[in-house]
Amino acid sequence: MNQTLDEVARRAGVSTATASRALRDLPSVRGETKERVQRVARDMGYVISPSASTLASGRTRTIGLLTPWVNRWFFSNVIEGAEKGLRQVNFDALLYTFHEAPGQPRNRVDPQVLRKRVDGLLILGMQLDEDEVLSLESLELPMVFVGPGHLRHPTVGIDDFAVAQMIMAHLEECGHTRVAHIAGPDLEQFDNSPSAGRHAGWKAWQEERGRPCDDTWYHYSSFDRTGGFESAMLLLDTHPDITAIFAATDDLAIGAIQAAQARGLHVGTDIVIAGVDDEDLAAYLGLTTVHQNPREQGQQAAEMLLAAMGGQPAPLVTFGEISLVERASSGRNTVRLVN
Amino acid sequence: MNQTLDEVARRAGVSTATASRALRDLPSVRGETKERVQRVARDMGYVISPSASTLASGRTRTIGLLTPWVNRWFFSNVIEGAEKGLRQVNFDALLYTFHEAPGQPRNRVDPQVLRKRVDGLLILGMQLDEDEVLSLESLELPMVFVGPGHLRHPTVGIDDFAVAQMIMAHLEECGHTRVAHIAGPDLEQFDNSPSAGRHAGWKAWQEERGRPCDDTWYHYSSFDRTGGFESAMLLLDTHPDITAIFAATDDLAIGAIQAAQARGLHVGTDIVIAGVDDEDLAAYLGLTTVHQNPREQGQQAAEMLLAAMGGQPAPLVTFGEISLVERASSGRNTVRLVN
DNA sequence: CTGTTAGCGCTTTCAA
DNA sequence: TTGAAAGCGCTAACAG
Repeated sequence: MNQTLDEVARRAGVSTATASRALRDLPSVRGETKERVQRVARDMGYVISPSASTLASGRTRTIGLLTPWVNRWFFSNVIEGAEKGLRQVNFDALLYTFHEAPGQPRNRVDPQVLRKRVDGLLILGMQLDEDEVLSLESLELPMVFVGPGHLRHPTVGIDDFAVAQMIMAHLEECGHTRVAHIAGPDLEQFDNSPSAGRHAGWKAWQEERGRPCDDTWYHYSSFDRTGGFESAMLLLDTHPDITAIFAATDDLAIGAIQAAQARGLHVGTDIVIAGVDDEDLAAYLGLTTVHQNPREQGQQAAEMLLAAMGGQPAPLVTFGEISLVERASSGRNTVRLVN
Repeated sequence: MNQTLDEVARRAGVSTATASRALRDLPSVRGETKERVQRVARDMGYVISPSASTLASGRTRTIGLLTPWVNRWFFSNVIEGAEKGLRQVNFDALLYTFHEAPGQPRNRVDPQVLRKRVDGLLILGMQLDEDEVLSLESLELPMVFVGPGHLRHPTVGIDDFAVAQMIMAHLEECGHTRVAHIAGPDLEQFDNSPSAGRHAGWKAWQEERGRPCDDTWYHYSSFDRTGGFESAMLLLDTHPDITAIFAATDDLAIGAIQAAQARGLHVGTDIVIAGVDDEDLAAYLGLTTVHQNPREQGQQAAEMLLAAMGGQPAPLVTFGEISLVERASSGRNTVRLVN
């Protein structure tokens, strides 16, 4: 009933060291011995003590998952993907959230609580300031970013400029030239943010064609439906001749749809609206959008982090796949529920 | 630069044992000594080694968070609440997910991977069979359930029978007697499921008043919008004289709304639909529902688990608050977006 | 390929 | 109220 390595070793008739090696499947153990030890351990129902192993080896087989929220489509899916990727190789994920309420500033990231606890960091969708990044770097742990990235560290995300251009090309095809943009509020704070990339894609498209894209043609307030609503209202006030709106996310687009409806505009005919994400709601509402797969991005990020912890270099930037989904909000598919 | 307790002790001029006691704020240390040690530790930026502490004490200060999904409204909010409650007392949450895709059977819960890793278990929304519960109990760890509970263990949830009665009373008030029900697919597998409680509440209400509630008056397939859509279609086929539908969750209700619209029925006038949850979407779609707060339930459950790990007895059943939210789908509020 | 041995950094008796 | 010392269960040289 003494579930220790020593006991496994004793029963298998080997030393503790050999038992340890056998269970870790090190190549330096004779096949037969290895199997015997593993069988004995299995029969005993032996499980390793992670704390003892960590203490002796210095490796925790645990990563820290830093995220602003878990209750949002993008993040919860990234988390699921990452957890799956880690679990496959028996790594644990320690969850650290940094936001309590939308609209509130988040807690600062404190590297101390991470110290001696994890072998690596997966940082989701957080706009860290330079001090925070430096403090995290002081931990000397591999880290991988998802979403807003960092120049010095591997980042998984999507090509936000391409996303914007994909949407704009679609709108062009639909005959729209007076296209306003709703951005995320982090647009001007961080130039590595998705908001910045999407705004840049929109602006470049319009500029190259001599179309309206001055500062009155885009707007942002908060990063949710309310923000989308407000921005759309304002843009429609300023430019009643807008024929299309490209919103940086589906949530913002949904707010914009509400605004259009409040104005008595029929979405898909009177005005065209497109978002980015293809979250569950998008199909339901008939929202034209750019599809991305945060679950895969999470798994990908986990694999990159695993590789980095294994000493292998990871590419600095990895793009997830994106694809255009044409729906009723751009007038393309009449099977829809948008009013 | 040697960030150990020994070093703290040396600098504070005390023994390792005293330093350990001081940092854990044990009462057996003289106030002055305690402060000195704590100050030294702070100045050094000392952080304890969790693995060493765990190895020596047998306590991990970590709990296992078992959940089918993280990407669903209810679960992600429970997780956020729980994580917050745990973080406040410096406990870590280890995430274990058990579903990859909706509709697929989940992985079985394996107690071995939890062994020696956690001090307690928070089990979210999982329908465990008796074997699984027994195997978890073999870990001899306190556990708290959220959602579908267990007779032998503390459970946080809502009073599902009351939820149903609350909705039914509202529908009654609106003049509905021919009320069909859409249940969750776990209705008949487990009698402790929310689906079972809500179904029972519906059935009791109808039965007591001599109203239709035989087996053709409720239906279920899958636990998502598609399931709600299918069930509603079927119910409307069987009983074209239905005037209201009570769906066990908002997601099911949303599917039912689609079905009604597909039939050319105007929701709120031709037919009334109500759900349960009050997830984000409900307000957006104007869905009448029963509000619950999974975030608070998660935090509550974390506190109960903490108490249980501290040896304090926890109540076997704790109900979260619920309240009726009347919206357009039951004809009560014309500010709405439902078609 | 295998065994011996010395820790990893704490907590916890036990004694003072 | 404090200290000395014995582990907790494993890994990692090092030796053989």
